[in-house]
Amino acid sequence: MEDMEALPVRFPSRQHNHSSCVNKLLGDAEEECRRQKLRFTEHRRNVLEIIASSHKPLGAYDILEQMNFSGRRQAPVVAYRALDFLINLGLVHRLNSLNAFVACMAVGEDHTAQFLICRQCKNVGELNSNRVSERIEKDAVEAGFQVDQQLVEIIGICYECAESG
Amino acid sequence: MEDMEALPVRFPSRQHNHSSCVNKLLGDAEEECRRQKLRFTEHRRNVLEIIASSHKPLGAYDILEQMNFSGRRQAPVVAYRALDFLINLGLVHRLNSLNAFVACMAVGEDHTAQFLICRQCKNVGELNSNRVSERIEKDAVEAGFQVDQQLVEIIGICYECAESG
DNA sequence: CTTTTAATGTAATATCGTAACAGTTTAACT
DNA sequence: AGTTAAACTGTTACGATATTACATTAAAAG
Repeated sequence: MEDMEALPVRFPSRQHNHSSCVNKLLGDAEEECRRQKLRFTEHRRNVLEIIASSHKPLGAYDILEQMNFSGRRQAPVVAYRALDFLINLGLVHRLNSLNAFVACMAVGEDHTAQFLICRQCKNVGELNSNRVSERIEKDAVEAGFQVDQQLVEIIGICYECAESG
Repeated sequence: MEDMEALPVRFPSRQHNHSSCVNKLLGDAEEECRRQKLRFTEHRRNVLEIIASSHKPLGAYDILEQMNFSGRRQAPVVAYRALDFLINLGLVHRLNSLNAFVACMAVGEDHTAQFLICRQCKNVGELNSNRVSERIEKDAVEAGFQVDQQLVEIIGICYECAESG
């Protein structure tokens, strides 16, 4: 019997409110760092803010350009270090097909994620389908493979772009 | 009702015969190029041979090092051009999480592919599960997304590595 | 208050990939 | 065959992405 519950999906609509996204994510980050006794430093906050302010994936060097920590241009490694931290915390995802980064849209939900990448508007959504992740897990195991990590990136056209031609 | 046919999967066993892989793939390439009236040039043959001789993913510059076309070291663009050609023909796949390339193991079968990447032995297998690709397609569509392309990379431990500890 | 762990600053460099353009080969068509 | 158009090659230069190494500073733990 098929699972009929609603499929969790987040795709940013054109007129959604960015600043509430950013605030939610920063709050989640602070809380998560307190819980795990990790330091939410200026660089990390700065990078998270930058990423959360865009639903379009940003490259590391795009982020770097926007980092205004001390008025000076930072070295690449500064951005990469913050990104590593945020990715380990599950606050940011890396899109391998784009060498780019997006904020997580389902923080703290113990989610699996598949990314929906619109090749027209460049927005990225997050499909959190356990059916997909379980199907992959089952078939890999059946094939004799023990799964540690799944990377699923789906390229196509989002609903709003399809509608507007 | 669940689909019970055998799940197509190719994972290179430790003692399999590479040279027959290579010959099969070169033959497929020649045939495919004849059919589509495309040119199977020296560079393209050379790159395909190099990739097919390894089940470990190779970076573009690894391939470049092995290209001995005229005794001289080739420019990167030469490798990338051949790779683009082979990828478009479906003879080679790109692994986005590794920036690397592997030979296709299911040429001419009109297959979907999910890649099984062993993080111990670094071999890469190909899972051709229509159940996975259909599940992704269905759930994406249900989420209002029109799918053009799927990238699925599964990182873990292969059967042989799991057995040998 | 000292030890040790984590984070930062900085420079250099490694790795991956593409643009641009001139020259050559191949295929297609008189 | 000779001409044209398309595809492929050679070459240089450059752009984009990411990491190593090491000295310094800040924070937490004892």
